[in-house]
Formats: sequence, structure tokens, C-alpha cells
Amino acid sequence: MTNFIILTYIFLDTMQITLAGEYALRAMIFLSSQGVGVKCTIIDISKAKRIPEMFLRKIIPLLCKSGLIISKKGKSGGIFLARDPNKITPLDILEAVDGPIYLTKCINDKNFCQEVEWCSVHSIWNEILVEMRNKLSQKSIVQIAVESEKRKLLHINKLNS
Amino acid sequence: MTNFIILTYIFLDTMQITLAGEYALRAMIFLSSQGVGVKCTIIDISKAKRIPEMFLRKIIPLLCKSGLIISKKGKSGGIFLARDPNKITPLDILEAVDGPIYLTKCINDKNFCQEVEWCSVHSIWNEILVEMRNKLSQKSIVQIAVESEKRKLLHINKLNS
DNA sequence: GTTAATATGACAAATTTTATCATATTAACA
DNA sequence: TGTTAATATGATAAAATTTGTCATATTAAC
Repeated sequence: MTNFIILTYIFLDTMQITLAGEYALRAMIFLSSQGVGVKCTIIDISKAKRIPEMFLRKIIPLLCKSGLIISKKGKSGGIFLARDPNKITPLDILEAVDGPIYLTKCINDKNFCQEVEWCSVHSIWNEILVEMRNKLSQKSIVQIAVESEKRKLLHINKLNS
Repeated sequence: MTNFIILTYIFLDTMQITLAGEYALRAMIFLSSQGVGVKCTIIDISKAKRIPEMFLRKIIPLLCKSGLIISKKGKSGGIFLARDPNKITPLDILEAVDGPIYLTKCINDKNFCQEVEWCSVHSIWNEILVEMRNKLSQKSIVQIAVESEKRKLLHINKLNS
């Protein structure tokens, strides 16, 4: 007997960054701020980063499938980073959850636009996409976590002074 | 008696480029390829650019309200460009239809994210947005129409040779 | 007044996103 | 071996957004 597993849940044809993607970013930044190999539960993360728990439970397996985190079932189970977060970028995370990002039907759906070959708007969209993917993969989530922490302290100091 | 007119139709809080936006681009590029002041009907445009007529009828008024085109009702009415298409960019058109573009809830919804002040992901989104708006306003729709036409000819020549 | 065009508002359909729940699975440990 | 505490999965619901249609109103030319 053969089993066909159809993986369509959440991982759809998104043109945009979804909430799920943003939650995943938060979750991963949290994990990397905890340190490599430190195990957390989904509840920990959802509380710390204000992510609806049940929704996070749908997102976590996607991060597992992409090899960004490892999850352990069972008592004393949990979630931890699968690899060096210095080498994980926001792009990795967003694509794990939202699938390949793109911006318009135009550059993604061959049936939608019959002028792909020459239409000059396509080049603009493609350039934007390249630039977007660049920026989303320039910093690791560690850098982001560290920078954010610094700014947070500055911010708090400013409030107190 | 006071009338409150609520303008929410289509013009919503979009994070993405909608189909409506892409159709609007097509329509405007068509108009600019026809020449300034040349009147077209909605049916002309919908046929030429394969846009569902009734949907286009919802989009056209948005382009009017933004002052990109002028529409005339009545017999021998129609649509024509309101200003020099050399000074109209894709950004003008997309924002006329989709409203201000942005990418994530994160940088747009104060309630969604309480870490706006310091979170380093925000800066990335903002940079991407700036870059995106830049690219979408670098070329006029005339330039785009001309470039596309050139490429189209090249493409046809290649097929025939 | 007839005709031919756009405008508007109500609404319907489709799609996508967000969210929840019940159940299954897994592993530690007493 | 059973209990407990964690994640995984699949069904489904709810909400939001986008796409599309229709009937009616408005407008202007002739």
C-alpha cells in the first residue's frame, strides 16, 4: 500500500509575509536568545512572545520540517534550535513558513500574465524580490537579537533619564 | 441632515499587491500606450488587457479619485489620462488602488507588536519598504510601455528567425 | 427622450489566513 | 506497565480579504 501525504496546510502560495511568518520570526529570535541547545516548550515561547499557543502549534512543525529546529515529543520534550543561529536568517524562517516569497501573481502565475517574456513590469518585480531576499538574509537572527537587546536597553535608559 | 460617506471598498489595509493593483497597472500602461488624451472605454481596456470588465469597473473610479485618469459619463464618454504619463509611476497606481503599501503587520499595526521601538526586524522591514517604493517609482509607465514594446519585438523576431 | 457611457452600493463567491479542538503519538519515569 | 507531559496531525471553524457580479443611478450627447 502506498501513502500519499499531501502537505498543503499553511504552506500555500503566499505573495505576502503572513502573521504566521512573523510569529515564526519571533519564536526563532526567542530561541536564539535563549542559547543553542536550550530546550523550550511551545507554551514558554507563546507566553514570552505573545503568540496564540494553538496557532504556534501549527507553525512549529513547519520550522522542524525545514530543519531549523528540532522538536522532541514526550515528557520533558520541547523545542530547540537545530543549527547555529548565527547562520539562520529571517529569510530561512519566512520561507519555512510561508513558502517561497513573491510579490505578485504576475511573476508567479504563468497563466495570469501572458506577457512575462517581455513586460517590463516583471523586471521591476523581480528586482524588488531580489533586493528583498537580500535584505532578509543579510543578518542572522543572533545579530538581530543582539542589536534589539542593545536598542532596548538604550530605550529603557532614555525613559529613566 | 449630514451624510457620512464611508470609503472602505477595495481601499483596505493591504500588505500586498492585489490583483486589483496589477489590473490597474495594466490598464494604465494601456492608456499611456494609446497616447495622452485618447479616450477609451472600460470595455476597450478590459478586452485589450484581459481584465474582467465588471472588476475593472470597480477599479477605474479609484484611479479617478487619485487624479490619474479622468472619466466622462454619458454617450461618447470614457476614460483618459489626467496627466502626463511620463510623470506617472507604478507606485502612484498601486497606491491609488491598494492604499499605502506595506509588508508586515509588524511595521503597520501599533497594537500587534510592542517592540517597535527597538526590535531590529522592524528596521529591516522598513529598509525593504523604502527600497521597494524606490524601485516602483524609478520608471514612468511610458518608459515601461516603451521598453516592453521593444522587448516584445525582439521576442517576436527571435521566434521568427 | 433615447442611447451609451461611467458610478455606486449591495451583495455573493472564492480564497486565504487565523485559530481551535479532539485525537494520536511519543518518551520519560515511577 | 501505566501515568504524565510534551509535540503532531487532521478536521474544521471563524474571520478577513479579495475577487467578482448585478441592479440601479447618474450623466451627457444627440
